Amino acid sequence: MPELPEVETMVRGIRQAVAGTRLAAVDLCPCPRKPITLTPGIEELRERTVGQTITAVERRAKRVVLRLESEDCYVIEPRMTGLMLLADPPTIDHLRIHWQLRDGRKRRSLWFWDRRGLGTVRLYSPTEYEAALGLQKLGPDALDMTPALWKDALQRTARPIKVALLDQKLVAGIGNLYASEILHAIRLSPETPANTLTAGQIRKLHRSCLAILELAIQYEGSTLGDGTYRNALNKDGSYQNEHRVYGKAGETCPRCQKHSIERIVQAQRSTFYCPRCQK
DNA sequence: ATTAATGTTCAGAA
DNA sequence: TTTCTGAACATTAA
Repeated sequence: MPELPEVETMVRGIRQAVAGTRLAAVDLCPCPRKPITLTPGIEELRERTVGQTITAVERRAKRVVLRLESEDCYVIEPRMTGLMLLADPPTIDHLRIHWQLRDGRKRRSLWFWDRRGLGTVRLYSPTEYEAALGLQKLGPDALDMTPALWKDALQRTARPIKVALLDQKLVAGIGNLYASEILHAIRLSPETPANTLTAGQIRKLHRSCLAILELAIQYEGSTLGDGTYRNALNKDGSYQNEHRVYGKAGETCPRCQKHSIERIVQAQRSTFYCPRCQK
């Protein structure tokens, strides 16, 4: 479940090896399953990108962007189980795309691996990219938020704060796991209508969101029990060891040591919280 | 052996 | 306009 910290870890993990190299080939992996979403098709993808130098590796919300000298860019969206890898896939079967890179005489491989196959790989021209971004209407990146931006975003909906945090049009990058962790950290009920937060609560949200996401990046993301998420070298992240509530239904709240963590469903997604601490 | 649950995004409906 | 629902998919736990 790559969220902002996991995607940022992917980008940092491949940047050094990938930026400045030339794309020597791009291939679909021999995969028995229905192929992932790839636009345009592999032929056009080759024509437009093989021979190009990759000028930059960036994160946009929960997507990885590879910029090319032609100003076309690959936008890779891992969704549920996608990974960008430099080596050693968790399984051979779920490799999807192979980019062969050339750096002088050195050769490297970059892979997109995706167990469930919900991820997408797209190539955009600058105009197509702008159009796609306009369509998505992404909110500001979670790491770029300020108390004023939070106020603007949260004023726009009466939905529960937990649901609002997942709305990428309000703020981009937060997913199901970090939303629960952030709300527990500021002792705020996930059911609180977003547009009723006080200035003090907004300031806490702002500070905690930054602190948690930045710490999770330092820990290279969260690798859950299913072991799906890995960094670019196929190593586990370690922020899962710092989780206070996510996936911990029935366990004692680490803050109050009294009430147990509860799991509720909001907008068809699990929310974990402590009813005693979070009001 | 079915069935539910997992989390992200988008299309389409309410 | 805003909010909600289902589908895309693979794998595992119940």
